Amino acid sequence: MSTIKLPQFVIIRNYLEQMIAAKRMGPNAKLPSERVIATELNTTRVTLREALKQLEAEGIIYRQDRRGWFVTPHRISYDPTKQIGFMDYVKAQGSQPKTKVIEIDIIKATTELADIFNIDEHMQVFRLRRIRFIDNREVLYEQIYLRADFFPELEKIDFSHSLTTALKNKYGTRFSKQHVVSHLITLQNAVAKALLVVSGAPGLCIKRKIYDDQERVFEYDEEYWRPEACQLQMSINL
Amino acid sequence: MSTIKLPQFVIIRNYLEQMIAAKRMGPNAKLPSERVIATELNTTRVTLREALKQLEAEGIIYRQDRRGWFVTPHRISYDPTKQIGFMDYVKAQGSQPKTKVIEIDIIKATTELADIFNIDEHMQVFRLRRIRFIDNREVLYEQIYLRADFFPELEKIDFSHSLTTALKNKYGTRFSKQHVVSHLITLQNAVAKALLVVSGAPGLCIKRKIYDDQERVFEYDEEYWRPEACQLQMSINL
DNA sequence: GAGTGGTCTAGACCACCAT
DNA sequence: TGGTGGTCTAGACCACTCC
Repeated sequence: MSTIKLPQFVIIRNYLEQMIAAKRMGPNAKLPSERVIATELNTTRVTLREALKQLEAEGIIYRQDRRGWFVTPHRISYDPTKQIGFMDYVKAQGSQPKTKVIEIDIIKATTELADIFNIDEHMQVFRLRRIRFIDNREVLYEQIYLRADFFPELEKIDFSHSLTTALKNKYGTRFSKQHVVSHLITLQNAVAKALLVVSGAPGLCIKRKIYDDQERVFEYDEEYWRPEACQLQMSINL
Repeated sequence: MSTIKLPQFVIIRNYLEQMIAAKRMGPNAKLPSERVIATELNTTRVTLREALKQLEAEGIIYRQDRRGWFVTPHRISYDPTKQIGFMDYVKAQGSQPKTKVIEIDIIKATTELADIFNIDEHMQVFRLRRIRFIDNREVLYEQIYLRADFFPELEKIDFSHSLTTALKNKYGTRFSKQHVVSHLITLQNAVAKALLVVSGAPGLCIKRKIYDDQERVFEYDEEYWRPEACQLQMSINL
């Protein structure tokens, strides 16, 4: 009984949403090709894509670059206040986590890193890049920096498992505090490629500085999430 | 020296970014009309809008529905772990906060609200809706629910100021814990209209449950942010 | 009332994915 | 190699803002 005239792409959006429900398309099910849907709904691809992008922004469907559109599975809750690693909290929420190490190397601190770690620019920093999967879907690209002078022979660790546990057990590192920043960005280049999204797609960036008991930053992380894959959640004592 | 062929809208995006910098367009400066830019850059409006949406997704520019495109001011940092109100943290970051009360009423608890407050469905809940401004720009729409039975004569409070302070002083409420969830959504209908965005534009949703010292939820907030206006930030003791 | 942004059409070409 | 998604053109109409 609404008297407001809806734009066509909104009507199509609503139709697609119902279609997904009606056909009982499960998590990660692939939608028909754009041309097929557009013909079926008697519209053009441009308009259809407007509707698809709408559903994407809402996190109802997601895209894989040049592969098509898929139904989004439930979001994983991520609690930055907890000392629990990716592998554990994904499992705890009934999904299968997986980690793929992309690159391990030691670099000279950039100006930015030197500033973060409060070290000189020529000093060495350990860098780890990996992709994290949930139920075999790439959802998170992370870049971890560690002060190389704090962790000798770090490269011998198995980085496809929990880094936190490894640091505590092998080096006796004491985690005292972390500083977290989170905001919206766009996923670009290597990150976009790793997550199978179009370069420029929206993403969630979470940056963390972790301090030891002497107030020194020993670890700095940059996490890039597919935005529909997670939500932040935390409990705070006031 | 890049051999990768960039899509035209990315080239235009880059050009616009430089233009904004070169013309020294300050915060909230308005870009020329789409037709003017499109003609100038010898492209079509569709392609130009692709570039504009890209810059929008990156938070470099923002949009006001049917008014045009503007340069985004710096982001406000928002720390959900701190008991500091909007008015204070905005001021502390060198900007001018403002609050506009949209609606104050008492409603019967919906199923969802009854569940959150752990009360019966017929019970009354106080509802407050307001828009928050930063430097005279509407950036946040919030919906606050309070248990009506906890706060008699609540309607006499001045809601354009800090609610937290009012609750503590007038009712002696003890804040013990809060539970925060944050994820990406799209802004719709009344919320979109209030924030001057197109219905369906991306937004950040932050939901908070606040507990008293008897583990009862007495306040529940839903905050809808223009995504380019803020970033989450917090320090956590491990 | 002029000009704006929001929406839409009916095509097209290309690079890439799946087969 | 055929079909797909990503990009792009050159128009158009409408509702709304701004003057």
